[in-house]
Amino acid sequence: MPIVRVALNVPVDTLFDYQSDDATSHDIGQRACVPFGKKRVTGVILAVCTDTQIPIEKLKSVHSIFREIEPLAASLLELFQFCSQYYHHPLGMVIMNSLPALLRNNKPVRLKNTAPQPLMLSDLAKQISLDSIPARNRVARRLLAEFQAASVLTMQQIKQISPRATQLIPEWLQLGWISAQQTINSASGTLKIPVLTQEQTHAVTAITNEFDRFHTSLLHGVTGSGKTEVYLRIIEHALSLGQQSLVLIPEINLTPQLEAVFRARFPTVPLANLHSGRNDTERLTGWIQAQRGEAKIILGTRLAVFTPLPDLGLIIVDEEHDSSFKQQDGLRYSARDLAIFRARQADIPVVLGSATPSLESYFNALNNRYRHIRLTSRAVQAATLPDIQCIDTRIHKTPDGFTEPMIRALEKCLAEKRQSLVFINRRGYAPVLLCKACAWTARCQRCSSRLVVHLSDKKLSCHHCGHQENFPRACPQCGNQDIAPFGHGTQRIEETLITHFPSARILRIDRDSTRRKNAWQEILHAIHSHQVDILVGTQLLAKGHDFPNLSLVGILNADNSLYSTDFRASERLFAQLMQVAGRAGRANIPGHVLIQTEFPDHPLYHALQRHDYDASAQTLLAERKIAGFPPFVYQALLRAEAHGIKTVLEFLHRAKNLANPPQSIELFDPVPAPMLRLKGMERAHLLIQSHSRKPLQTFLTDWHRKIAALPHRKIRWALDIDPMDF
DNA sequence: AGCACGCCGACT
DNA sequence: GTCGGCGTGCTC
Repeated sequence: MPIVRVALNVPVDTLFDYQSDDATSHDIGQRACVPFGKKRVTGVILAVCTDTQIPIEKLKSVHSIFREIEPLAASLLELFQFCSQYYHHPLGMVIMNSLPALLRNNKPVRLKNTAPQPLMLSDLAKQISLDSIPARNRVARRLLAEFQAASVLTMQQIKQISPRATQLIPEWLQLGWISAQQTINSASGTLKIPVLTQEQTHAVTAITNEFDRFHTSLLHGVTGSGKTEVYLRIIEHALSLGQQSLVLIPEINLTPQLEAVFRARFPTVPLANLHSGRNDTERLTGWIQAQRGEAKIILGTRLAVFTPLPDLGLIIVDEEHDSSFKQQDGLRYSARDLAIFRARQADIPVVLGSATPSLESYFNALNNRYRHIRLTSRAVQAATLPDIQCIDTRIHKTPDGFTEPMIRALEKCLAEKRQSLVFINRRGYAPVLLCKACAWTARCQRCSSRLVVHLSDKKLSCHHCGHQENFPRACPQCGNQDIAPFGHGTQRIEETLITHFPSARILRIDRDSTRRKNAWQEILHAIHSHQVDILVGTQLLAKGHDFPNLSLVGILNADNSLYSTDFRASERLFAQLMQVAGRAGRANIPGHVLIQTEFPDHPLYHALQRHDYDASAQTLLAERKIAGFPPFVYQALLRAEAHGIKTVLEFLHRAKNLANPPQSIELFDPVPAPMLRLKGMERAHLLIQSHSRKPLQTFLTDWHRKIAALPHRKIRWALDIDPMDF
């Protein structure tokens, strides 16, 4: 009787063997429902064999093997294997957490026969008069009208016209009115396809010339240089070869925008959108369309890197510097790095796109490990890079968060009827609630953080754990009534702007104002239809959005990250400021950027003023080299947390003593995390560094096993490979 | 992760 | 004498 080896979603890095009467090697990669302890669970078959290490009497039998979808391909299983080993996470958990929820439960999937392809109206049906359809057949009339207007509709769009419209589809297909035939570039004449700049042309050919082998390109293009157009052209190339393109994007509300761009350009090409905000059925449908090779463009956030893609021809990682590509709990993987692994595995090109590449990628490009493809000029001819100036806050006072020159500039912009943007990376009303008598500040019970004042809902709120409480009537420490908000957040800045410019239309954009469903869409619509004069917002505004009428960007207190303990803080600050600055002057309006700072002579601001990413990156790289930080070393972090810091540090010391690292590996002493308490837990970590990846990996595998054998009562711990924050 | 087993304190 | 606390260990 065959034995199957199954990966289950349990936190032990073991496979479990079961007897099966009918399993064959074709079932490798298939899901199996098996008895496990008292329960029944579903896992994935990784091997079918005839022998086992387990005493035969302990073996249970497989309950059922689900064969209604194709098994996971060997190459995908290899990706999971690598991921499990590299990130030191149990294989079964890696696999099961990557699958859509509906493939994780003990039920077979019900396959709906949804046509994944958008449907195209035939030339014949374009001529049909609406009047030829009986007036009482309203659904059919509307559907035809919509088809004649758009010429291509997706099933989703059809469903939106009327749920009953879908029933007409088989009949119309039969009649030849519509077809599921796909052409690559049916951009029906109505869409204006831009002419490529010389740089864009070079970028496209550099990637498409060697499309049949692995290479990593860093597409390094200033904001507005037309990276998206390059993506479209290389995707078009993949489509012409019948291949799938995987496009990974950060976890922001950018998906609908990009999806719209792709759909407009390739209206008949089946596209699967796998971003996080989708329900289980949508996720599963997209996943299956990808697995069957039906979906040709797969757009998604980091989890989409695990999608089965039989005809993968191209991977794009957009905004590759974005930290949301690194998962911060559980399996701490970097989707960007796994994307490169997948591209190597499939022997295809991978493109990392950014205006402000991560230092790691930039370094690899400098060393010719990646191709460095630059787009240095803006694609819209008239658009020039904005003029950036600093306002010295040691000279100009900021009584309400604004300096005099900043207010003047906003005034001028308002008078010229142009949009401006005020950037302050701090949401809420004020970051601190302070007692003026004894200097008490409101602090979170569960975190080492201050509570942020949210005046709108009259609450103090912790931005780390979400805890909320009411304002105290008086200082809990000294009883003084004189407690007041201190410092500025987006809400307070909005309030100040309203008093300065009572007639201006002001819109605040932060996580609080965009939480509501559809809020983003409404906001973007308001901005584009010029219903807003001044935008106030956090980094949400910095990312990727096009604000064509924007001419002034004001940046308030960016200084806090300049001298941070986190060695990546200045890299992030520079990227962020460069991104926000890039929002200004995107169309034919010249842009200005004003930065309020106490350190106008800081090299970071100087580089920013010259739009000189390279200068900034070179400086940062030089600093990293001297300090011995990435990308000059590889790091891992042993993280641990428990209720008391003493327990955690004791545990980490014991872990350290277990290790006997080779010369090439450096183990530091355990230290408390910069943010000691988080969500009621006290945290500490231990840093491991090496100049070479291989021995580090070997050491960590062995060490991980030893730590796991340690008694770790009440301690949660994990290895974080290539950690991004400390 | 769940879930059982098991060994010690406070209750009918 | 038993109910229940959560520390330890196993699940093919």
